[in-house]
Order: sequence, then structure tokens, then C-alpha cells
Amino acid sequence: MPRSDSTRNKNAIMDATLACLNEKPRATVAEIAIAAGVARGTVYEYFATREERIGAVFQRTISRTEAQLAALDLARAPWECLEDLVRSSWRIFAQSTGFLEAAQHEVPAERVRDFHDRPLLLLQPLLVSGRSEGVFRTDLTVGLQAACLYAILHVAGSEIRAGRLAENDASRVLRDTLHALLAPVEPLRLGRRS
Amino acid sequence: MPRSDSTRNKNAIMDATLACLNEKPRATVAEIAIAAGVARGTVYEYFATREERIGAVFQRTISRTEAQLAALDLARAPWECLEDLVRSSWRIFAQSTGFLEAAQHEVPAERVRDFHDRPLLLLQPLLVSGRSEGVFRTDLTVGLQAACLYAILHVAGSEIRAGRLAENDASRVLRDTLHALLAPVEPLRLGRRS
DNA sequence: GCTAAGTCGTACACGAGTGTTGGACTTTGT
DNA sequence: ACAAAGTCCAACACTCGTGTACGACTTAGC
Repeated sequence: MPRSDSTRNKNAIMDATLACLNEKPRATVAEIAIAAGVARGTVYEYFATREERIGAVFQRTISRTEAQLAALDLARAPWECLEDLVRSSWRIFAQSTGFLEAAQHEVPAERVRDFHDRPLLLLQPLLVSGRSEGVFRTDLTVGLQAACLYAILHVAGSEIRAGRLAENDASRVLRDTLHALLAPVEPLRLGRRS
Repeated sequence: MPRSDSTRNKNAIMDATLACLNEKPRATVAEIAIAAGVARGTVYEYFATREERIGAVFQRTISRTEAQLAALDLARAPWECLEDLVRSSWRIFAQSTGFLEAAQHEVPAERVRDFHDRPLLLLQPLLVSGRSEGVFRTDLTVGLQAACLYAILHVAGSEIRAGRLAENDASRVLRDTLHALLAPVEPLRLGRRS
């Protein structure tokens, strides 16, 4: 029967880890402890090593992402599906891309593989169904499209953090950009002036 | 009158710094020295501190990028211009995005600002002219478009490093993706199934 | 209010990376 | 071939972050 403030602190530490690492990849234990409103030593009560701590947050972030993706109703039209996805989860990306980037280099390679593969696998059905319905373009790899999709989410995150994009606009901008990325090209009149 | 092997070593060190930091943000002086085929102490002959060293490579990378951008003939059609740009410089991005990412956190904030602003400023005329000619979409900020553009180049770099994208395909893929990103949306029938 | 669980703060040992120094050695350019 | 320029290597001091230890203190929960 863990005490209530205990779990509260644990969460605070994980949140602080996410937040700190998100904007400064080399954030130190001391900084994280301060951000969590906790003594440095307390951090070690829950996570014996840096790797364990980061790993836990890493895991939690993946779980959350997967939950978002799993909640999608793939039976609906691909575009609506995608819009839903973006609307419901762009924020979580904006708040964790920096962390994930940093975590790459602190976590054993196998788990990084996980991180790269699982969300892609979950995204794949959506992309594939969009393709087979003829509403997504097919001249680029799904892998690449997924990578670009995540990158765009990433961009939105940075732009918001930098104050160059208002949070209110994010959803619309993302929708439009992703639409451009995934929509099929029709006649493909390209590169020559009209 | 600097000796010839001296400048050769200096270049080797800068190249090694770029390469090492590119695939491992926390690369150490020792590793870089080895990669440059040089004793650790020798590194300090040219760059007294880590910051100075990274700063130099940082600067060099910016200069090269600017040179690429400056070489563009803006009088030509925007699409051709863009294609040229991509064709001539995607490689330099693929070889330095990791480094740049890492350098962000090792270099004083003012210079980072430089790094973010200058390439954008150089890209801006191209984007603007494309807009005024009506061949680029105008419903998104130039800043955001530029950010996405760089992000896509970034993605290509990672995908290539990860072996998921062949170098031969990169140019075409980039052209198509960027086209999608920048091309105007015509009727904008969006989100509803046909 | 009492107790156990949890926290705090400080101090310490340890490792790793940085930057320095100095003398022996090797290479370049003339 | 000879001096100057440059390199190498080993050792060292220093900083900083990590992780451990422990006694004193505070809080939650019954």
C-alpha cells in the first residue's frame, strides 16, 4: 500500500524528466529534481539509474501514443481518421519530440527500434487503407510517408515552442500540411512553368 | 606560412567532428581525434575548447549551405529553382543534420539564432517569388513552409543513414514530396469522402 | 497521536570528459 | 641536412554528473 504522496512524486519526476529533457537533451538529475519539486536523492528512490528513469518515461510515452492510435476507428474514411488522429494527438507530440530525440541516445538500441517500429506499424493500416481507397498517393513508401508525417508533427511542436505558431492554428495547419503530403497528385504537371 | 600537413590535419579534425557528431551527439574528443587520425592533444592545437571546435564546424556548415543557396538563379521559374536546390544540396543536409541538431546545445544561443534565421532568409526570396507567381500555395506561413522543407530534408537524411532509402531515389523522392508541400491546393476538397 | 513510509540534505566515492603541460619525436620546406 | 613547425604521448589537475549512504526530519494514514 504505497503512500499517496509517493505515487504523486513519482509522477512528478516522470513529468519533469519529460519536460526537462524535451527542451534540453542533457538535462541533469539535479535540474529534473528541482523541476519536480523534489530533492535530488528522492529521484533515486524510484529510478536507480538514469537509464531506468528515462526508460520508464520512454515507455510511458510510447504507451500513450499507442493508446491514441489504437483509439482510432479505422472503419471510417481515411481522411477523417487522420484528422482525428492529428486533432487528438498533436499535442502529445509537441510535448515529447525533444525528449524522444534525446532518449534515443540514452536507451539501449533494441528499445529504440521498438519506438521506431511500433507507431509506424499502428499507422500503417491507416495509410494502407487510404491507399487502397485511392485517396492517398501511392508513389512514395509508406515508411517514408510515416516518417514525414511524424516530422511534420515534430515541426509543429518546435514552432509552437518557439512561439512562431499559435496553438490554436496548429490543428488546422497540420491538417492542411498532411493533406498536401498524402493526397494523390493528379496530372503531375511538375517543374515546368505553365 | 602554415605547413601543409597542418591545414590538412585541421580539415581532418573538422570533418571528423562533423561525421562523429552527426551520428552520435555526445561524441568525445578522443573519438574525434581517432576518426581524424590524429592524437588527442593535436586537436587542441587548433581548437582550444570544445565550443570553439564545434563552433567552427557549425560556421563552415552554414557557409556551405549559404553558398548553395546563393548559387541559385532566382530569375528562373520557382519550381526549377527548387529542384536545383534540392538536387545540389540534399546531400550536404544528409551529412549534417545530426551534427546541427547536436550543435544546437553546445553553441551559444545567439549563433543558433543565426543558424535558424539566415538559411530561412535566403530561402525566403524563392518561396516568395513562387507565391507571387501563383505556383506555390499561400495558405501557410513561409516560415512554416521553410521549416517543413528543412524537416523533409532532415527525414531524407535519416532514412538514408538508416538504410531505408537509397541514395539514388533521394533526389526524386524529395522533389515529389516538396512539390506536394508547396503546390497550391486547387479546389481543396478535403476530409470528406468523394 | 503514533508509527511507518517517505523525504530531505549533506557528504562522499567514483568515473568520464575536458583542457594543460612538457619533453621526445617526426615531418616539412628550403 | 638542418632548423622550424608540427606532432605524439603520457601524465596531470579540474570539473561535472552519477550514484550511494545515513541521520534528521516530515508527512500520510490508521
